Amino acid sequence: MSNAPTLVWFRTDLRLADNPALRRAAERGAPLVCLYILDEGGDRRPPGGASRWWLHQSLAALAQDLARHSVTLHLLRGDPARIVPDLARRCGAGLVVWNRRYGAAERALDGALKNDLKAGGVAAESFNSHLLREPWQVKGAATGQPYKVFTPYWKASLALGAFEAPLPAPGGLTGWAGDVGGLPLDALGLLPTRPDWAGGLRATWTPGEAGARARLAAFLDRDIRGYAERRDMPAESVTSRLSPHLAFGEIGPRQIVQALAFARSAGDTPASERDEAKFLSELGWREFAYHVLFSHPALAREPMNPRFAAFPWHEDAGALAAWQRGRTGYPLVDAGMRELWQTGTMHNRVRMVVASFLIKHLGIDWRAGEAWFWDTLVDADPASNPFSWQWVAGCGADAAPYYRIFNPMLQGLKFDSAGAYVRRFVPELAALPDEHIHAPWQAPAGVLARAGVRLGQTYPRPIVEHGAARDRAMADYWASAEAT
DNA sequence: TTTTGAGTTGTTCGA
DNA sequence: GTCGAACAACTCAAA
Repeated sequence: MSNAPTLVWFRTDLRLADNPALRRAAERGAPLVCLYILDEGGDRRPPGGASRWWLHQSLAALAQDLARHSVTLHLLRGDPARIVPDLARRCGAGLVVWNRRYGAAERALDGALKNDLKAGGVAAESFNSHLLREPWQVKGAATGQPYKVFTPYWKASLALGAFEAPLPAPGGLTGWAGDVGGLPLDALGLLPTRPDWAGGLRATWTPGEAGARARLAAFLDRDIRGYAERRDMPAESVTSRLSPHLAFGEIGPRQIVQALAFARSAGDTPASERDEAKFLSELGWREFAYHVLFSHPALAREPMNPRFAAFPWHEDAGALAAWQRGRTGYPLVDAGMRELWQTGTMHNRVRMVVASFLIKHLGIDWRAGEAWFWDTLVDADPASNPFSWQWVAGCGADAAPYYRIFNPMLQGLKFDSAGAYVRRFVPELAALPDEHIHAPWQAPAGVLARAGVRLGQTYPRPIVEHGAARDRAMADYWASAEAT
């Protein structure tokens, strides 16, 4: 067997366990050249600010984990289409391995690269680390076409049988001794400097494979209790908070499914069967987003429904800025946007509310919101993010037959009835009584005064009136229908 | 091809 | 205040 080194190219799979590419490299036996490339070339979407912060931490963790095996993680920056073949040649690689990505530009690059390498006499192999099923594995029984509705998709995926078991972390790794000319982590410039806005992120998250494992354990041991009932309540901490770990591949969905099954068979999880099925179906939504991305490569740019191609969006920089900063005057919306800014995440229910507000109440193009989330979310995901924005906008894979407009006050009443979430992130309203916490402009003057709230000064008045905004959204919707 | 049943997440109105 | 039906009523997937 050849002792020519194996080049392991890490991308969104920053872990040792359940990593098929790394496993393949380990089994081959030759020394490893492990690398990560900060891709700043071509038409691939660069990571947003919050993702860059996370990436820095995650690379540091991966480098440390590899170092325990005496393997170096080499860091490079530039265009992988040039760097990978170049490096393969310089170190005389006998094999290049990676785990698949599913965005159009990434697929194009990986495909071209594979051809390049093979043309140069270097074998290249790719694997699935990221998904329970490859996007093309699930097809309509009658049509053979990709699905556009979640429920039949998920039923079909489950009907294909048990998901594959995760792979254990490989042992017996050896690093290649030659010089690659990598950069120190700090040289990638991933951390914010002036100002350092990452304090809230540091306080909220533990990036890295070990952090992901700990989060999963805490979720299954404790937080998952009552998941089916309480996952919609933003003040509760029942959600898994695994999404950034999944986005960077610090943990894989197969590991999560297996851990869930183990916890069930050992009887040491507080989850009911309903809780488990509900959580599993959330993983299913992630899968579905990738399934849809694969069949709609322009998901982040073009509405799936052509009816929306010429939608009369409103340009309103002031309203967009108010939304981004959490200054719309609608407490639940503002709480969500501030949670996002402070912590790099936002509760799922609130994501729907703030997205609906931007699109429907302010009439602003969903792509502006998608871009803001891409920049500020630590779990910004090339499939889930555009998929979900299209879902809320009504131009994506949603089976609802009507144009859905969330009422931010009603959503607050239903899912944050005691106002605990609003009070946490909009402290200037904290002293308001529950019955006014979601609509301070409707509170009597005396109540506002006693709570120390001066509308227009300590907290904004609503930037749009709900009823009028709703009417305008409906009018725009019907106008777009006539235009097509 | 045509038909039929069904679809994560809502809101509003009127009894 | 609560409940059920109507609402801007469509599109997908399977038979």
